[in-house]
Amino acid sequence: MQLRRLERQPQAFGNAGSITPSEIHTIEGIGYEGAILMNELATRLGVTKGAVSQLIVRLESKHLVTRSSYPHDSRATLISLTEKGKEAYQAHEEMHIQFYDQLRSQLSEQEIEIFEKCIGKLNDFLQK
Amino acid sequence: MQLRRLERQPQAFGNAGSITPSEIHTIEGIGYEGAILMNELATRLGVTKGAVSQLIVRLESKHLVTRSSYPHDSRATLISLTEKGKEAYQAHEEMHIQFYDQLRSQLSEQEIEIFEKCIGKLNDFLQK
DNA sequence: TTAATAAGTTTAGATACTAAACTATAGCTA
DNA sequence: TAGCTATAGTTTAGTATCTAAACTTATTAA
Repeated sequence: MQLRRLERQPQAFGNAGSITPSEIHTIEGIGYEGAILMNELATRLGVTKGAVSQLIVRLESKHLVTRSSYPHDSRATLISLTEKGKEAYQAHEEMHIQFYDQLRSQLSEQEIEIFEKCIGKLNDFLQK
Repeated sequence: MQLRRLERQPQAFGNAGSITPSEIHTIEGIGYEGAILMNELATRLGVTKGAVSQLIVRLESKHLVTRSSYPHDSRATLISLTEKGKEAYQAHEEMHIQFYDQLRSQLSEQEIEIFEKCIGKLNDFLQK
């Protein structure tokens, strides 16, 4: 329920203005350095290529990502982060790290280890 | 990500036909026995009263809940589950129990205990 | 008896998807 | 090499889930 709630609120990441949860997930999926094909990105995010296409249009209009052509196949499109996109990426990463640090300050090494194992099991179930 | 995906797919619960995630959450929020005011339900689900109002319209049209008047205040409406709604509730509970059993079969008592503690901490953070 | 408040409903708009039709390129095959 | 099929990505129409704000009706308090 808490996650559900969290996953709805737009947030500001860095200088990039208000970014929706799906937008930041997409930025996270593209990755800091690399360029990625639409297709791969869709697979990585677990959504259809149509969904990704729409997101990219929006992120492009916000100047967070750019498209470039893929040398070996002129049908394909490579997506990569702009400087502004990278800022958002890093601000988001920073948030993750802080979050993790906070959690770690309240739990022992061993507890974290078990927690991660349990999350892994949970994930296996959810995949089915 | 897995939760995100799971939280989108409609499912069948009992004889109640296809029920969306939000619908089953609402049913869960109403509770098996009691009757609840719109307002309380909205608070319990962590959404606006407008959202609940819309959900209740849909659930009523599917014959899963009924409205009745609140004796002490004629502005207020009590919501409760119909027989069909209760079936869906129980089928969903059953699913939770099975899920929990499966998880328990793969983890020790102690691991579960720590896991629950960590989830609690996580929840505290998310609330902020 | 107004005036302000509270319970629900309605409406318009945003977000986040999917499925399916579509465009354009690639690559095989006869 | 002409033609068929497969693939990459885009577009469109539709659905689900929500919010904010305007609204209706009933309550309460001055």
